[in-house]
Amino acid sequence: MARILDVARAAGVSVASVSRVLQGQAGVSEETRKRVQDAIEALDYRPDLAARRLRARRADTLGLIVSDIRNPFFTEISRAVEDVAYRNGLRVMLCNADEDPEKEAFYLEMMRDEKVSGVILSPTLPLLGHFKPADYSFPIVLVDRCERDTEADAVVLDNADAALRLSEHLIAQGCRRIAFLYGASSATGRQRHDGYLAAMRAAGLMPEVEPLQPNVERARVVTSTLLARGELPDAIVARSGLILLGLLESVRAAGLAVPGQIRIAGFDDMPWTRLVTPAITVLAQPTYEIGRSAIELLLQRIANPDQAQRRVVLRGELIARGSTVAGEQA
Amino acid sequence: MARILDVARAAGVSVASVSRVLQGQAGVSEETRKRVQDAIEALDYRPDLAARRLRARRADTLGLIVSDIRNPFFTEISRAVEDVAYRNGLRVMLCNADEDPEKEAFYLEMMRDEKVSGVILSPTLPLLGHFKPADYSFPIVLVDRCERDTEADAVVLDNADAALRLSEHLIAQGCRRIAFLYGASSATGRQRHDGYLAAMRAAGLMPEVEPLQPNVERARVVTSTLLARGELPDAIVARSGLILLGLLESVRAAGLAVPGQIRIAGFDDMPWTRLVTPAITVLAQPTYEIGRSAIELLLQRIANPDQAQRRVVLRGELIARGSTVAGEQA
DNA sequence: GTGAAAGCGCTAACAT
DNA sequence: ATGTTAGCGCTTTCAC
Repeated sequence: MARILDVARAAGVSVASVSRVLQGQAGVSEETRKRVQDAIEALDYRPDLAARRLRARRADTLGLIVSDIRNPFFTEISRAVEDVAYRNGLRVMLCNADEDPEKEAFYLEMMRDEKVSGVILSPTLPLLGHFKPADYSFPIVLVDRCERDTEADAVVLDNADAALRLSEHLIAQGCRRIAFLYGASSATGRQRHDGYLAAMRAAGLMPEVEPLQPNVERARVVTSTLLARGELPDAIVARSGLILLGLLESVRAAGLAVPGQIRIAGFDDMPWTRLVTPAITVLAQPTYEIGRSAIELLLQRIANPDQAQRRVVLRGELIARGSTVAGEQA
Repeated sequence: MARILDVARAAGVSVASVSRVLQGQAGVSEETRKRVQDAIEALDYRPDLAARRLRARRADTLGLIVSDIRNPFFTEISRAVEDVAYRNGLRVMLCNADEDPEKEAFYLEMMRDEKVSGVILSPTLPLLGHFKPADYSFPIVLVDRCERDTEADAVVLDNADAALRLSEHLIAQGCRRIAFLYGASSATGRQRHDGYLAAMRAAGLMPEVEPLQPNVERARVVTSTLLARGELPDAIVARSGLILLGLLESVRAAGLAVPGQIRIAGFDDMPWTRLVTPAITVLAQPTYEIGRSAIELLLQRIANPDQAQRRVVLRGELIARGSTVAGEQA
């Protein structure tokens, strides 16, 4: 591989001039610039990123640590982040923590070692519990998960409000016994749980909650157990798209009619929720915008490390469909 | 940040000894090793990756360039790759080329600049057309897309066979007019197209193909046009999960009964294909295994650059469901 | 078993 | 406008 010295020699100038041309700096004659550019072309020269980083002490790279890459919610966020990063000429390292605090810690250390300019993170609950931006050598923006009192930049859905509205919708449809399936292992799950509780209490109804690990398999098992346990609830709400999937699979397996025998609703407007019969009522999240806001927040924070803490709270959209509305057919 | 020199001073040894301990090399007394390790601990020292890479001239990092991160097929592959890489202590840079040759070229250059140890790539058609591993400074393993005569390590489905079996299934169900929706912009699409043609010819039937861009929106548009064009075909086959989604959406919008008025089938056993009514017949790909094979191939190639070219061809599984079988209900 | 020192490729301060 | 050179943090001869 050609080095900067080779280019300098080929162009008959010093390495300093080459470096200046590379950085697009002023103070180089048009003549020299041309010669250097020709030499770069001729030698197919590319700057060594490792050397550049060693010198500059930063990597011009962003980190993105998602909790589950198989969840379309996070892939959509990834795409948004990547779009904006690409347009800004930034690299992004996408990592999948798989809801595992150990993997998460590993990747955060890796980010430090890589000297990334900043990180977007959807933290596991244990980490969020004691999360402090000051513990890290790089700026961090939280996405999807954040406690009210977490002192960090963050982009989140108004989870309590979203769950409240979804629950109220069910109550308005005449449901009394409404079960709520939520991942106790994430802040988001708990906040949605709180919104659900608020709606139930306001209506004078008894909450019925089922905590679980936030993946399809667990959702299936927990739902099956619930359905087998005597009297059916009027409705079941899933606090994420993945859980909703498991929920529906179990309801189907049990041969129950929706919305006749039981009503169903959940979070995340995944494409298939419109295709099943009946279509599923969901609380849609503005996923792409969550990702876009997150990277914009991060870039601002990087440009201005001392700016005040920011939180972007996005509102979800209730999409009522046949799975909760008696008369309606999808 | 503590440097290796700080550690050396704190331990009262030279940087060379610290480096030896870091590499786990022999030739260091137990005494010294202990002192160094304590100093590392005390200073919370972490080696600078940029410096290490500059010296070592390699990054111990793998690249993964997928064509569409929103396609669950690729996220599942990503997860497999990441799993294996994590267990081997390797970093992986995941990039989304978004079916765009320009982005793809950008990321391939980036991989070169990063001096990655190797790359897993699902190439766009233009790139695949003239793809030569020798053009790159790092080993490459192709996934999902590869021509018969491409001279590169690759892991692919037996696409022609898969499409053939899927088509034969439809023919066996009595379908005569079978339309095939395929992405002309990928080798995989064309190979599946070939399998479909073979089945149709063998049965003496007229092929009807609809080339399109491989995304949900285009699939929807193309299907709607097709459905509006006079006489309905007996069946429509989608060559990927994403296209299948768009196809079903359009069939629903047109208010057609499946399998009564039209039959439907596609590739990729996505969770929702089991949940819609009727359930959809699919040709399932072993996604996780595709990813795992790819990284294993890559690691072998890195360990042994001169080994013979390898190709792993995986067989898909036909899962017949209600969308193609008259009597059956999902 | 241990240490001194060269040098990976680059940028930037300083000199001309 | 251009060149010289120190040094970023690390690994690795080579000498002891």
